[in-house]
Amino acid sequence: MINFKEDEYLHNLNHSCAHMLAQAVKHLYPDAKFWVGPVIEEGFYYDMDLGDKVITEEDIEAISKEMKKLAKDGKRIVRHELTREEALDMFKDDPYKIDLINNMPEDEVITAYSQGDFTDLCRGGHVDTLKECKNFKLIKFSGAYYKGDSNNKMLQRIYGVCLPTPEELEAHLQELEEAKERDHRKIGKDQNLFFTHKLVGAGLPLFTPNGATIRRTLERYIQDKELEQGYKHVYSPVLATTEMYKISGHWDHYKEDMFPIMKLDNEELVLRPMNCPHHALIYKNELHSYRDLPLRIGELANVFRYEASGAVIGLERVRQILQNDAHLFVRPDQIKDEVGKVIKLMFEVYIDDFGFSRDSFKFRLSKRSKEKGKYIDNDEMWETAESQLKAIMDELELDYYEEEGEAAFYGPKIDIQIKTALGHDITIPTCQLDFSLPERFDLTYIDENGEKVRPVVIHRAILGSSERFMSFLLEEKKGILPLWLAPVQVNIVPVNIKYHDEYCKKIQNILLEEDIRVSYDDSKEQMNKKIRQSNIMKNPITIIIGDNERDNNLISYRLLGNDETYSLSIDEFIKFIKEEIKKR
RNA sequence: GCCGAAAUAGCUCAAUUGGUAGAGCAACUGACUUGUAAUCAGUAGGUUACGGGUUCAAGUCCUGUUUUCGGCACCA
Repeated sequence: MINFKEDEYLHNLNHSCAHMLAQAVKHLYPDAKFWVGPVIEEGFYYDMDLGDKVITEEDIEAISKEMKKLAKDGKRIVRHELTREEALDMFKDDPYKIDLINNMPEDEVITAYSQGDFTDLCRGGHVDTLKECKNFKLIKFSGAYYKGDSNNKMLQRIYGVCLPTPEELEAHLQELEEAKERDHRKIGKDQNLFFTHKLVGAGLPLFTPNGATIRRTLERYIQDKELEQGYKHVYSPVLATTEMYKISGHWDHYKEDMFPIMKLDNEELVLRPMNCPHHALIYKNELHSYRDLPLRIGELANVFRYEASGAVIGLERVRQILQNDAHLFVRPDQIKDEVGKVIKLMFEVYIDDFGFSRDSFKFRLSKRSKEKGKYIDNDEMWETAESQLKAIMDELELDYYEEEGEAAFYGPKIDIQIKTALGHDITIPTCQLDFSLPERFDLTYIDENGEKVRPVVIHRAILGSSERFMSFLLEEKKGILPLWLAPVQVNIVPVNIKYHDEYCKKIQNILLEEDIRVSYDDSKEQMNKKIRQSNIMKNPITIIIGDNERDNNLISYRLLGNDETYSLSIDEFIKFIKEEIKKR
């Protein structure tokens, strides 16, 4: 997928196209006021205030038409340098631009760009004439809060893309269409993996046997992986008292996003939104020596978050989440080593075992912002923690970017960001440093000198959550799962059910006994149709059984996406498939 | 939560300006028995998301709710 921000020409082209959009809007709605129109990875957008007017599909067509006219006319784009006074005067009717100007640093050279009858305050980066902007498409439109703050007025936002040639535009739009084909919600429906039901509620997907098989395989896999790494798994309740979350600090920060309180006789319970306090109490249940650490407490744990109705989407954002969670209780001198191990495990899982490409995800150092009250107030802690994570990532030579305002309230994080089919940037694995939880729950261990000392907690998730990981997996694999994850690994198709039914059943039973996930298509359809169906359902292996196989005790099979047919004895086939499953 | 859009058979979609809800696939029944991506015929399937209203008449217009979709905001 093209990143419009990375290429200088594409950037300028899209930026100019954004101006052209604003110009067209100004022609059609003379009272329009403009906020900003930046280039983004997906193209460009422009935020504007049209008073009470709300953009419709028809408006988009009209604006598009006007833009075509402007592009055909092809005015030159001219740069002007302005003094602050000139700028304030030029945009005196546009409060949003005045706001921008007033917020510019004293020494900034203020510039504006004109094309025909339209001038926009702008830092620059443009093509020469509007003629170059003719291959554009307005993609979507919606409301967007002024300055990204939900307390502010909602402006109208229009998104678009612009490419140098009609062919490139066509190809890009085609690519966007294809992305919809690998949307995990579509794959989930096509392959019957999960669904939601109104009677259950929003954000609460149900997993059908096929989807559940994938999920179970993932969950077993990650637990086994963690056991190899010395994790200890626990079970803890999905309920806890509000008291516990008041102690942990989550109550202050997140009570609005928790399901409401259940009042009992003398307790107030809530569904847990995270597992940290439960695990802290498990740690606290016994005394620890410095020799016991690190202690890695893991759990496949359901947590419940009252996600905003507009945020809920497929398996990507749900209200009951099965986290692949663990809390590592470590000595301060073990932080580096343990975080390193988490990163290593993450690579092992994502690259080696799942075969995702290295550029399907990005490392992000998530730091706090200056926003007051959002983060625990302890500058020294933050500085130590952020610099430690940074040092670790540098030492591991990870390619990462830093972002303010993405930390947890209790500490900074290393987040692994992926892009969904629809272009959402979401976190899957995460590794977080926490000096606060041990403090709040008064966690200690006994050091070499017999003194009580505070451990540090590392929160980490490798798969993130089963739901979100599955959405990533399905999209990244385009619905074609590797053998070890496929819900049906082998599907048996008889040439003629009348003559081959018995042998097919025999094969089915043999494979079942070998713990291979096998299905047998004994419907009354024709062979060709069954093969087609098997391919549509993305079964990795389709076995075809006819006279030849039955009479010679053979298995003939086809691999998904490959027309060739191979024949093996039953034993050879079992050996082959078991090896393939083991390979991951 | 906010701005917008949508909801018709299990799935994908039709249904002129308001005038008897249809098709393909899937399901079921029967026939056919085929060697590598859709055999033929038939049957059944709907309180048009749910509630209220306008109208002689509502899938279609108005309204409330729910869910879904596209963004925004949020994301421990």
